[in-house]
Amino acid sequence: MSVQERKERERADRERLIVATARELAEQQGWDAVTTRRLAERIEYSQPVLYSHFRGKREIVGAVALLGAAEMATTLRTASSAADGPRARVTALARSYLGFAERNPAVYDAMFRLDGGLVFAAEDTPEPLKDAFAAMLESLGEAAGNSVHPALFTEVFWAALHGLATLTRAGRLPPGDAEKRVELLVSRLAMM
Amino acid sequence: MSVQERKERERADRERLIVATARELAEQQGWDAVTTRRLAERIEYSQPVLYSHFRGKREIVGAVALLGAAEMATTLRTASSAADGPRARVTALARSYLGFAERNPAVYDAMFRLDGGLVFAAEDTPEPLKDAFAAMLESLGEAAGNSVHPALFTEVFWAALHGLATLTRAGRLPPGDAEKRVELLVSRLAMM
DNA sequence: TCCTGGATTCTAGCGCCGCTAGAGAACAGG
DNA sequence: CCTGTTCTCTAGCGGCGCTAGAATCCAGGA
Repeated sequence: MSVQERKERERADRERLIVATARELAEQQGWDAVTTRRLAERIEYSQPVLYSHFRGKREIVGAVALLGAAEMATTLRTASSAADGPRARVTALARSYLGFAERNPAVYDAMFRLDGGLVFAAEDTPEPLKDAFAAMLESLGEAAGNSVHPALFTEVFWAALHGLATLTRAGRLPPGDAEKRVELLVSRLAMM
Repeated sequence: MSVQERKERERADRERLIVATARELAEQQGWDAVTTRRLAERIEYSQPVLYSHFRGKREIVGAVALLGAAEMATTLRTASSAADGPRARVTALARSYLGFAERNPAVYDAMFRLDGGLVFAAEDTPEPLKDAFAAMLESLGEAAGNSVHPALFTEVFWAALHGLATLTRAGRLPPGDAEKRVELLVSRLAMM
């Protein structure tokens, strides 16, 4: 049944197109501008086609989040693998995390600020999300110190980075001292 | 002109009613449920009345945020003033901050997650926001350590608390170890 | 080559949203 | 009791997420 295979392939292509277009539109004009009508127009299909791929807008956000998580994981691993020593790895991870958030604000929002209907911190958490956390843990675990569980340390470090990323971008923190804040965070939290 | 005074008083009362009702509705059913129609119905006026007090929904969110900031400032000051010594004050501040965020999620969102059209970290930042930051600085400044500016330290500590608050509530962090995370954060960040 | 039946896609529309123009009611001051 | 202003409401605009049912397409068989 080569016909059916082709149809499935085309369907998968179109699904990727939807997700990529949603991401693109969100990065260009923010998630508020990602409406089902505009999205449908951009992919040159009618609105109901979206609903044959996803249950609703929320699931599209979730799909962008999964894509972003995979991308973030490789970004973090690339950055920390280029650093020498535990301390440098922690700094590299922090910088590349914040850099990713700054360069891809819409994807970051899809992952951590919006509701994409994804399950976090549980057994049935999707693989890309688990892997992004694992990527952080790989670099941070060795800086947890003796009496602290690496996962707990990673959670706290991650939360601090997340706070810096969101507050900075929302204009809640003065934009100038970003690098100083990273240095302070790393020097105090990391034990080595 | 007693008549005019009465009218101004009644207008101010109604404005407070709008803000309180918006807050109440948001805490009960989330900000998505706070629509201008529902809000108008609850205060027993028609929709356009809202627009004679506020430019739009965003400004109503901003008003709730200001109210919440003042409340948070007194909450934080009360908690830290009951603690003995710098270290205990930092712990008390962290716990009361997270407690406030947990007890008043909608107000917290209005302050730090939603766009209420408020200016942060600038000269024309509204007084309640400045004061809430000042309340944090009062307890945290003495734990900054020698070579770190108290304001910078407060920013980083605040960002970490904000990350913990938002990630926990969004289900991004396992709910069980919240207290352990606070302890780790305080013990590593605070210098004394 | 032409049917045909199922899969696919579209048009049209539902109830809701934030917001506003203009009609109408209310009321203070003469 | 008028009257002019000030306030409030009704009604409606365009856009939202989402969906029922009509229209179209097309693979597979006659």
